[in-house]
Amino acid sequence: MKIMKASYNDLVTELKNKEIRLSHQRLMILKYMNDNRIHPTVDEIYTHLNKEIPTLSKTTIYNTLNALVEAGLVRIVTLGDKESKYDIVTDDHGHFKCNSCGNIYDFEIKMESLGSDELKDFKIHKKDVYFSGLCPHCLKKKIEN
Amino acid sequence: MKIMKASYNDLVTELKNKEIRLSHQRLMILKYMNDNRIHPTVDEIYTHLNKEIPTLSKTTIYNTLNALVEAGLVRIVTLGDKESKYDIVTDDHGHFKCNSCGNIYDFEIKMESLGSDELKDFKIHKKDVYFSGLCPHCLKKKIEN
DNA sequence: GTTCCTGCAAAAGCTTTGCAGAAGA
DNA sequence: TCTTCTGCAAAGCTTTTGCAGGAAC
Repeated sequence: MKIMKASYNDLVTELKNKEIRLSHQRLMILKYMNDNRIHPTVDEIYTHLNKEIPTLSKTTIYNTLNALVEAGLVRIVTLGDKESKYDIVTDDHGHFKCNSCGNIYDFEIKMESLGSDELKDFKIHKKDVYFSGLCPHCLKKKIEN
Repeated sequence: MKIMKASYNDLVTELKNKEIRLSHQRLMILKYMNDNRIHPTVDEIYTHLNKEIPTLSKTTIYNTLNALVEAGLVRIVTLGDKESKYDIVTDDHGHFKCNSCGNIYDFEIKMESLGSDELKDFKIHKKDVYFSGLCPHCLKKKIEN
C-alpha cells in the first residue's frame, strides 16, 4: 500500500494547530512514527529513541501517544495483543496481522462500501478492519517444511 | 441481527468433540455465553455466575475461555478496552461499539466481499470488522440536550 | 486409578498516577 | 512568569502461573 509521509514541517504545524507543545520528545516520537510505518508498540518506540535520548522515559511516550490520539493524529490499533500498537492516521486502510511472524501489513479498503442497513440509525465515527492469517513469506516457509 | 442459540445438548456435543472435559464450571460458562449474547468480560461472567457457584474463581473462567478460544468455539473481541470481551462463534458479523454507553451491537456483514488485490498471496484465517460511534439511543439523548 | 481441572495466592506485564524539577510559550 | 511537560517511583489492573486438593473419565 502506498504510504504518504508528511514532512517535518507538516507535523509541527499539526501540533501547533492542536495546541500541543513542541517538546523535543514529542517531535522525536512523531517523527519516528512518521518515518517508520510499522505500527510500533510503546516498547519499540522506547528502544529506538532511547539511543538518541537516553533520558527518555516510557511515561513520556505514553503521555505523548495519549495526547496524539486525543488530538486525532494517531490511532490505537488493537490486534489482540497485550501491548497496544500505534498508527499515524492516514487514509482508510485495513490491517492484516500475520499469526506466524507477527508483522502487520496495511491494505487498501473502501470503507464507504462497508455498512449495513441495520446501522442506518447509528452515528459511525470509526471503521476498523482487521484480518489475520499468514503472510506470503510465512506461508512459503510452511509449505517448504 | 438474528441470533441462533444452540441447545444445551449441542454445547455438550461440541465440547466432547473437542475433547474438553465437561466440568460443571465449563458448562455453566458456556451456557451463560450462549444464553446472553452480550460479549461479556471475565468480570461480567464472574459476577453473574458467582451467585450460582459461590466458589467459582476467575482463574477458572480465564482457563475455560482460553480453552474455548483454542477450540474455536469462542472468539475474543478486542474493541480497544483494557478488558477482553468474549463472543460465541457464530456466523460472520461485525461489531459496533457505542462510545457513550459502551454497548456492543452485532450487525450482518458479507465478509466474502471484503478483500483486496494486495492480499492475494496472503492466507486469511479471520476477518474482523469493528465500528464505533453512537448508538441510536445515545444519539437521541445527545440531540435532546 | 489416571489424568485433567479448580481455585487460591502470588507473580507478571502493561498502563496510569502523583509529584518535584525542568522546559516551552 | 506562568503553564505545561518530563521522568522517576509507586500504584492499579488485567491476565497468567505454580501447585495442592478435587473432580472427570
